[in-house]
Amino acid sequence: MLNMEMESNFIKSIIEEDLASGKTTTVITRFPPEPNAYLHIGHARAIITNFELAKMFGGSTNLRFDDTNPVKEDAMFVEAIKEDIKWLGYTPKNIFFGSDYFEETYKRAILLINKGLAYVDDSSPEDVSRLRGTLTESGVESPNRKRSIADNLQLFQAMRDGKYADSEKTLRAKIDMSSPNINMRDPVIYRILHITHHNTQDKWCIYPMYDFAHPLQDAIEGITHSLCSLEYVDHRILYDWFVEKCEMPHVPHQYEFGRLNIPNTIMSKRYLKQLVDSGAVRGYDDPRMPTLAGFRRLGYTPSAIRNFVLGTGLSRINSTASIEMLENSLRDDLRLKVNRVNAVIHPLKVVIDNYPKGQIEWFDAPNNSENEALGTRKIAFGNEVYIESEDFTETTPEKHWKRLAIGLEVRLMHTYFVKCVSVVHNDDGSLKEIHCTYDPLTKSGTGFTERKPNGNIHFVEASTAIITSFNLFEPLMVDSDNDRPVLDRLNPNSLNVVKGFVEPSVKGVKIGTQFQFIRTGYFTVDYDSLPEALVFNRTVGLKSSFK
RNA sequence: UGGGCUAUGGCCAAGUUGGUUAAGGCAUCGGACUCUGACUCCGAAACCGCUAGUUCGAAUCUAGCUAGCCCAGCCA
Repeated sequence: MLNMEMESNFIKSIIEEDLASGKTTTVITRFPPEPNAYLHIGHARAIITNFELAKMFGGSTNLRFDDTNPVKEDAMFVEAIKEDIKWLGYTPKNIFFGSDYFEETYKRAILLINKGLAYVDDSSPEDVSRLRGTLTESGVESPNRKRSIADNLQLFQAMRDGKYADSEKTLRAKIDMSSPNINMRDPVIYRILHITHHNTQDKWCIYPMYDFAHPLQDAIEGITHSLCSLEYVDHRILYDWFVEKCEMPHVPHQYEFGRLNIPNTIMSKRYLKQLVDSGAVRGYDDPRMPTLAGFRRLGYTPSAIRNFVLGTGLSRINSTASIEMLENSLRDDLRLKVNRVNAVIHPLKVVIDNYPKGQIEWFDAPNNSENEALGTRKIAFGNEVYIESEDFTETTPEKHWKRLAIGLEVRLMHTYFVKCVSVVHNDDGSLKEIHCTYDPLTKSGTGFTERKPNGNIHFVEASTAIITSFNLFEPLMVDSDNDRPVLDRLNPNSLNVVKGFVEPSVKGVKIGTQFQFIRTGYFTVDYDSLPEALVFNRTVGLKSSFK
């Protein structure tokens, strides 16, 4: 599963045809995030698709920060994005910025003016909007549309020279105000923004719009297949128009695919920011966040995410893949890789009456019963142990109950059979502890087969156990009703911190280390964990057919 | 009569020069196995949006229809 490959999909087919027909000889893709937010699981599809496709055909992929709007962008996001991509396991051939091409873009705009295909417009934003028309009515041409080339040249230079205030003028492409495709109704291609850019500082006060800049950037970099999401389908004709009219020597082509969503998961930058700013979560890397940083902290691995994305395929449909698919991908990835140890999340004390008080017996246990290479470790057994409280029931169990109850006998994994003989309650009636007897003949490894236990449960010996915190998560949001404010949809139980025990073998684990806690799930050591105060995040539970 | 995109089991998704029983994964339900009710292994489900055509034969071709999504930022 580690080397899952990209399945057949329409873009792969297009590339194969392009290569076969000689339309292109190489495959160069790019991932072009705007540095204004953290990357989330939805971006993973774009990243993985671009890199995998190029790699598959011996090509390369650039990381290009699409930073043409300085009001929203910040250098701190540049670093976070680089880190996420690196974490996913991809290395861009080049790292570029849209702002690297401002000079070139400017020259192409002048070329457009010289060809009579762009003009400086004095219309206010309101006028531009009003004259654009509606979905069913065509637009009206701006009075400035017939300005002379000389005037346009002079005015555009003045715009660049800072002679005008924001919004006083724009440069527009002269295309077709009556086009049914609103993107073609003389789109603004340059606007004035007197604001410091994270890269170019105050060198520029005019900035190209996405529709103009993007195709040029792709052409400059020699991108062969420019992949984007479905909402840009209507922009493709504009994309092609700019590449042609700007006389770009290389002609890139745009292809669109659907976004990948997960039910009940917020992917909007704005909402993600709200969650962080409101303090609903601890930050962009909160384990409950759908950001790559959040998934990383939760304990997701790059290959789990990669296999999930590849497993969902690719199509021209905005799809919503179930969270189970992602979870399965993680379990699948970790199954043979990590140690399986004992941890008790909700402890119930068990006293073994016929075992010598204070005596500790050590047993060898495999670190991973399906992967011998991971070796063995010692686990302790003694007079007092903890078991999961849900592994014991006071009420008469049904026939399929495979755990402990009064009168029933189970195996404490890797040690002895233990039989419950009595229970002790607290004053308030709650369960305090249970008493059992063990049978020395049933010692693990002796080949005892006289009788079968009523199940095998995990446990931790009390005197050697390490007390630890477990972060148990539930979905951050309670529903997907996008009409309700995000903060009203928060799940009050999204984080549940409980204290329990882990076996002594995990002593000294480093942050990020992953385990399967037998019968409870996959856990990862949280960033907040300290040697003397371990904190584990439950990355994902184990599947269970127990009803 | 604005334009564009899409429609395959609960969720993804192969399959489109028309041709035996429409891949696969996730989920679900049975069963086997098990010193994790895990894993593994068996077994189970499709009016291919609808309707009507073309054809010996259609998820694949034609026509009409329906539903969903996107577009009127000097955002990307």
